[in-house]
Order: sequence, then C-alpha cells, then structure tokens
Amino acid sequence: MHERKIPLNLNCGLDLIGEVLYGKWKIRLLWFINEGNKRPSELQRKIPDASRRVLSMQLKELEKHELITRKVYAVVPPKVEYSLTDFGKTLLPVITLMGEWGDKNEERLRNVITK
Amino acid sequence: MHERKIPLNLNCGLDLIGEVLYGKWKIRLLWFINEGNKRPSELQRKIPDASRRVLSMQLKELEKHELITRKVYAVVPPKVEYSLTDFGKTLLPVITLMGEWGDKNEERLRNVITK
DNA sequence: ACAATAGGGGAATAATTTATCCCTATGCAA
DNA sequence: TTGCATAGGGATAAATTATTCCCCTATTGT
Repeated sequence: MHERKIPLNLNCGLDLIGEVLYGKWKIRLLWFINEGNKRPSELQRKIPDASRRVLSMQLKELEKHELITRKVYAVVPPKVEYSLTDFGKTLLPVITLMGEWGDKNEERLRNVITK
Repeated sequence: MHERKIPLNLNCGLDLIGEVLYGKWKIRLLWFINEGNKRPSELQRKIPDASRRVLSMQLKELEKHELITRKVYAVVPPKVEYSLTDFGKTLLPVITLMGEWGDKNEERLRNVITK
C-alpha cells in the first residue's frame, strides 16, 4: 500500500466494516480459512483466479486488522498456517448472511450483473 | 465503466453480493435512501465526501442491479426520486448486520485500521 | 439579460488496487 | 545436477475506480 492521498471515511460502522472487508479476495480468504484451509498454498488452490501476490498481501492486511493470526513453522520448505482470531470469528455470521443472500438470489443477480 | 479486461468472478453467493455492493458509496446510498433521502441532492448532502459524479454513477448501477428505482418528475428544475425496490429491501437485514458489527467494534476497528 | 436551480453526462486525470515477473532459501526426488 | 515445492518480497505495469472540470436543459425570480 502506498501513502494514501485521499483520507479514509470512517464515519460509521458501515465504513469500518467496509474497510476491513474491502479487497477482492478477503471475504473468501476468511471463509476458506474458517473451513480449515490454513496454508497459503491451500488457499491459493482454492482461489486459483487470484494472483499469489495479492493473496499474500490481503492475508497480511487481515492479520493487521486482527481478523487472522499467522503462525510460522521453522521448517524448510517454509510452512505457515493462518487461523481466525476470536475477533475474526465474530465476522462469520455477517459473512454467512451475505453469502445466503447471494445464493438465494443467484439467478436474478447473475442476470442483472451481466446485463 | 469501460470494457472489462479481467472477467468477473461470480462463483458463489459471496461473489454475487460483492458485485452489487462493491463501490465506494453504494451501501451508504442504499442506507440513506431507505431512511427517506430520496433525491440526489439530499443524498449528496448526506455524503458530502463523495463527488456528485460518482454518486450519480453508483445510483445508476444500483438501478441497473434492480436494488432501487428511479422516478423522474417532469418539472423544472428537474426532480428525481429514488426508492428501494422490494428486492433492494431484502438487503436491509444484511446491511444492518454489517453496520451493527462495525458499530459494536468501532474502537478496535479504528485502532487496527489506522495502525 | 442573467444568475440560480437540479439532475445528469463527457472527457481527462488522479488515485488506488491487482497483476506480472523475477528473486530468495533449503531439503528431497528423479 | 537439475527441478520442484513452499512462502514471501521488490519493482513495475496494467486495470479499475474515483475525482475534477465543464457543459446542457428549461424555468423562475431578480
């Protein structure tokens, strides 16, 4: 991330949650980590459309935002495992609800999005 | 919006909801419209940090995604009113939950975000 | 005459986010 | 000996999103 020229808007709760969830793959990362995919390479395989680089960066941001923790094993080749923090777990109901809404309206959404 | 070079990922419900909510001011627009701020100029006053242009564009996208409707009155100066569609209203519980999570964790979020 | 109004759109530019490519290190297998 | 797997970082290019600035409409009030 570079130095920001336009200040963030952090007026209300919606801005705040937006800030930590904004990022192309963040929600999915949280989701897959919760499902037990802990290692970066596993996550990469789960989200093949994402570049390795950006996954790594977004994981770092999630960690900075205290939603996940990073555990490094001193082995070669390197091994790293991410887990949700307790704080991160409190986001799960929100993500679940979002996913349900999307699933429930899948057909309609596909139509209007690709219109 | 220009022609997209990188295809959208629309694999699951989370991608779909992400697509319609992604946009710097969209959630807030939905929220304020629901609170009864129907006219573009009202919304502009509610969200002074956003440029007029981008609000107008995001409103158009919300309309395209069938979350809001646009009603034009044949008067001068022009008068336009937006309202949530029934479909748009089904998003309110999701937005509410997001806002609540953000509010509840406001202090912590402010810390980690501006860290 | 002419500014003010309310909504919107085009074009150019700035800001931000992602993608691409290449590099590090080490033990194991072919 | 070469290649692979693993996790991540730097540099740079590309794509996407947002901002700025200016124009148009048509009527009302000064």
